[in-house]
Parts: sequence; C-alpha cells; structure tokens
Amino acid sequence: MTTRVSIQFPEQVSYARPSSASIRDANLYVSGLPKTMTQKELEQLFSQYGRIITSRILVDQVTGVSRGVGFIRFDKRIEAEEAIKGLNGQKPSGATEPITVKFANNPSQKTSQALLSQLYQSPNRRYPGPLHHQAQRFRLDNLLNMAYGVKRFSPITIDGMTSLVGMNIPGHTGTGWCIFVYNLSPDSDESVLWQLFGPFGAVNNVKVIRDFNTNKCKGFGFVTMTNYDEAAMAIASLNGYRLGDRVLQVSFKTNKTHKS
DNA sequence: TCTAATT
Repeated sequence: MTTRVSIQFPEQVSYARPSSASIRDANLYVSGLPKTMTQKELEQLFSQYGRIITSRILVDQVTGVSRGVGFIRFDKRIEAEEAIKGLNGQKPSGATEPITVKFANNPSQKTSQALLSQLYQSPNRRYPGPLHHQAQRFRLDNLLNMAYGVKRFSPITIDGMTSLVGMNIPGHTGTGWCIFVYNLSPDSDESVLWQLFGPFGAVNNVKVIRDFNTNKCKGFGFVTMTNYDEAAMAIASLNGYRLGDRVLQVSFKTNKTHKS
C-alpha cells in the first residue's frame, strides 16, 4: 500500500521592506579601530551622522579580542555618506591611529567571488619544494574558512607523515611571533611563504594580503612562527633575500602606520 | 606600493 503525501508551499513566505534607493547601500565598513573600542562607543562615534540600524565589531574567534574592524548600517545612504566624509581618516578621541570608513562590500558576493577566484587560480609552480602538498592543504582550508567564516587548523602533513610541529594547540591560537614580509609579487600565494619560512622552524600560519576585489597580492604578507629563535633566524636570513626580481623586506610586525 | 580584516 502506498501513501502519497502532497505538500504545498506558499509562493511567498514573507515580504521584505520595499527596496528604496534612500535606504540601500547605507552599510559601512570601519577598520583601524582601537582594540579597546566597544560596540557602544562605536555607535556613539557614528550616531552624530544619523540613525544607526545595526552595528558590529568583529572579534577574534578564540581570544574574543576586537579585530579592530566593524560595521555600521545607517538608515539612509546620505547619512552613511556624511559619516565617511566626517570620520574617514580621522582619529577617534583617545585613539593613536586614524580609522578607515568606507562602504562595505556585499558578503555573499565576496564569498562566491573569492571561491571562484581561488578555485580557478593555477597552483604556483615557480618555487617547487617538498612543502607543496602542505600548501595545497592550507589552500583548501582557506576555501573552507571563507565558505564557513570559521578559522580552521589542521595538523601539518609532510611526506605522508603527520608532524606535531606547528600543530595548533587550543588556547594557544594567536600566540607566536608575527613576521611582516614585504615586496611579494602580485601573484604570490601562501605556498611561497610556507616554503620560505618552513625550513627555519615551526610555522603556525601564513597569510598573503590581497586586494579585496582583484584578489591580487598587495605586496605583503604575514607569517606567524611559534618560537622566537626560529623567527629571528628566519628574519635574519630572509630579510634582503632576492626572490625572482624582488628583494624581500622581512621583520617582526610592528604597529607603526606608513605615515610614521 | 612598507601592516590585513567584509557581518
């Protein structure tokens, strides 16, 4: 005996607010915020320019500390425009660095763009080495990070063996020695940083900084190493290193801005 | 080109 069940879905479940040019694109991305700034203080700073619909400060998933990046959605686009004029490049009272205020990108749009861009990006074969498949692992992780918006870490596999070196220990994420690498080529990817720094010791994490829209490297990146001695040796060895036709500048990351 | 980050 067979029972057939027919389920009907309503054609429309809910209706959004009528879209209007005046309330569209009123969302701002704010970076360079003092790590101590609270969401309330962020709203107070922006409230002089209009009615705030939502606000957010992004925090490190593990430590809970502010990443210095946030969002403000105004009621009206004109309010957001005025806030950019008034606050972009300005120092909030008590801050030592100016903040950047700009219109936010569309998150779903970014995710699909980045996924496509990475999927169709051919592997970097200019610097072949034993860590290549390790780099591939982390490229996959990068895809998953973007797809799910979550930081993931995996044990490092070298030549089929699982190494405990560099494996992330819960609670120790974010610790280590952050190294600034400057003068990378626009098509650099994470694999070059793994290959450059891996031989000097335990590398926790690498990141190539890319332009949000073009996905091209902006010329610099970061490497986090577990042990000070190994990080110092890597810096001493790689600072001034000629990579292709570029001379790398490698140092511990500082908090200085380019305006000094 | 000299320190990112996009809910």
